[in-house]
Amino acid sequence: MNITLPDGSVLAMDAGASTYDVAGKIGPRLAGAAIAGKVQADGQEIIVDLHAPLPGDCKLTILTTDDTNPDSLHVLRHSTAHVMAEAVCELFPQTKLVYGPPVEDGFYYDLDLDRSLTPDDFEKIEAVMQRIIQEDRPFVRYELPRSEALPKLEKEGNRYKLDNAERADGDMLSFYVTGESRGQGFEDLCRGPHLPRTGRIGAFKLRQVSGSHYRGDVNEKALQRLYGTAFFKPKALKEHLRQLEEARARDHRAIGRELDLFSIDPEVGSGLVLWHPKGAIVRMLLENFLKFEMLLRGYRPVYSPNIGQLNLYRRSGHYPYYRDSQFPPLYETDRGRTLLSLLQTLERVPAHAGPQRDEAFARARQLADAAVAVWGEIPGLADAETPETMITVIDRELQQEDGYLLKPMNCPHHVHIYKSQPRSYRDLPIRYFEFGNVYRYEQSGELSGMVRVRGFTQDDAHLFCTPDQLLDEMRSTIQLTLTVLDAVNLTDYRVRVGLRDPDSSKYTGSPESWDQAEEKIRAAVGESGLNATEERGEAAFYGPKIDFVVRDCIKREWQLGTIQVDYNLPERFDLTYIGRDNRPHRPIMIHRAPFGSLERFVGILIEHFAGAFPLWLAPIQVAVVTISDKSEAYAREVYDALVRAALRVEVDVSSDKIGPKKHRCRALKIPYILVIGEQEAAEGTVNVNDREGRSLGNFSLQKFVDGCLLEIATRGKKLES
RNA sequence: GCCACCGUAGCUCAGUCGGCAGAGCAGCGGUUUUGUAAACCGCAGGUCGUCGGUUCGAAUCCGACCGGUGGCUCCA
Repeated sequence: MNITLPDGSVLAMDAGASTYDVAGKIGPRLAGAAIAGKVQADGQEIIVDLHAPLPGDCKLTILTTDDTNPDSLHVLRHSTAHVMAEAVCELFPQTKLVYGPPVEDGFYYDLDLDRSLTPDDFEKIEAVMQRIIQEDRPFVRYELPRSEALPKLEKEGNRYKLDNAERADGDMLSFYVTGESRGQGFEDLCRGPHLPRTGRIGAFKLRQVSGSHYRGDVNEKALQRLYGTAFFKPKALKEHLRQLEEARARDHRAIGRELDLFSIDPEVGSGLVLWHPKGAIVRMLLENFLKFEMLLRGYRPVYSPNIGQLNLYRRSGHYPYYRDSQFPPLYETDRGRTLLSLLQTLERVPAHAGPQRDEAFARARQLADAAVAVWGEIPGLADAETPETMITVIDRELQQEDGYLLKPMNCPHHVHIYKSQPRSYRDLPIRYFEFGNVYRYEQSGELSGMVRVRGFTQDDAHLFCTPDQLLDEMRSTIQLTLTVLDAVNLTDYRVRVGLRDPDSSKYTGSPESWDQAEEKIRAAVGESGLNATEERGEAAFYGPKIDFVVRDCIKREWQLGTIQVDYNLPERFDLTYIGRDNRPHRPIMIHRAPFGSLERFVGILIEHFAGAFPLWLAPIQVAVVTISDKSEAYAREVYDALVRAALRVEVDVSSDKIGPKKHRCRALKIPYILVIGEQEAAEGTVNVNDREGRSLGNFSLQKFVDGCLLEIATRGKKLES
């Protein structure tokens, strides 16, 4: 058979030769470093065990102990997961293994184990893992036909593995033994591939344990998910741990406190951000920047209230669709409020049968009886025998009640501004923008600093246009988003096109309008030359979207801006414009938010810059610090001059030495620190230092100010000496 | 919402077996008048998240709740 290597050369091998054989033919060093093969044949790409016979003519990439190759790491980590599983089973024999895949930067294994693992157990597990690695046991694959494998698993009494096996493809199921042969050592149902031997695991570390559920189903048994990571070379592991440390040091929650940017106070409410002056100025500057860019592009500002009629959101679909993740409605009547309490009481009734469920349901019934006694019969309530059917009844009843909802989205309000008068095709496109505050009741476990909150401000806008204008509007929206990302130096991004999942019923609107919208999105993305991937099932419920996923300077991904095409809300709200033909037509809406949310965006920027904002965004741009109070008068002169130049300045004339003063300024990430002593006063200069600790020398005051103004105006051009 | 872990001064953290609540930084008052990564002395700062229980005695043990962190699920 002919094996084509990545450089295009072709090796003739005997049938049945393995990746190892190919590597050996190329050179002994390669054979020594090889761990698996990546095979391309018949248009498919699979990774195979090092010693597995190759399928015939194919393209082969030999995977080696290369810490920069994701495929190599994938195999390594998968195997390390097996070693960890074996160690856990050895220490805790009652463990049932569930599922242990490699993930982005490590691996995990889901375990069904009654005793909860703690970080104290990690050392013990790691010690056993280390021993298994030192034993340098082979990973040996064997296969059984389903008819043999299933009874074998059944006998082992592990329902998860049995379930995995039943759902696996193919007639043959594979197992891996960590040992010489079947029956001699730990084994696990596994698709593979694996390292040739445990000794190839160079460095690993258990990182954390957390909860999970079998197949992500919260009704399934709670499992423990034990996370770890592995590398071929200890140095790579060390580097990885250093990066995690770096990420921790950049945590916006810590920096936000240190730099006094924002706080989140439980007395105010979980997930509700208090912007302190220094955080607020960053946000304001970003808002002003975007406002300017939008006004230039024909957007018009609008403002709308923070709440709206429940019926508005019933009509838009937001309320029924996202009811669970909204703050409860403010019903206007006592009846509505009581029924809401009843509904919430019912929702807290445990799903599993038992005395707790019975008791909770009995309490709910009492409340229901009281409601009926006061407000009269509720159709269907008397027949409802389970909490679930009662919820349906009350839910239906509540749909008749009027009330208000904290707005979860701005679009319905903007839609009504559009509807406030008849529109002509000549008016279009209409572009409304608003930094709108929206509220969503995120699950408590989801809240995280500024990046996942319950109240936030969207840099929202809605564009209403004709079908002819759609593509142009999308193009310019994409350009605006790129302008925004460029301005804050988030230039490493990918674009995700979220399409509907045709098998799901969660979407609103006709398949035809979806097809149209998806086609337009594809066209706009295609034209703009963006490097985009399409993902099924990632659309919003009313339309497909383009998401900008940025990578920050330590390679973490964040979803920021979004652009959504919407044929559905115009339909639901019966939006029209009068066309050239003097007949009504349906406009198309674009929802877009380049920042996404100001909270999240600023949170991410804090981490991206590690608190060291570029000059144009820095809460304090310049610090003036004196050597001694002999120079205080000149320092104040300098301060006044900088303030007159509209720079954000602080002055420190305290009696500390210059060392600690500078230290404090640097801790606050102030871009420029001006040291003022008798020499500077005599010369009329300032001694410029940056927050990295570099001294940039002495500048005339005017030259320094000009430099700053230029750097601000260009959003980043550095001061030249 | 679920699972695990955590909650001591404004911040970072110590507090052994259940036996008087601790340090550094920040703050305040003084001394020092200083030339580039933390001068010196002093003072003040606490219902140990909250509530309940066990105990002669609880920061410490137990329970509930609140909050946080990590993950699961979710993310218009």
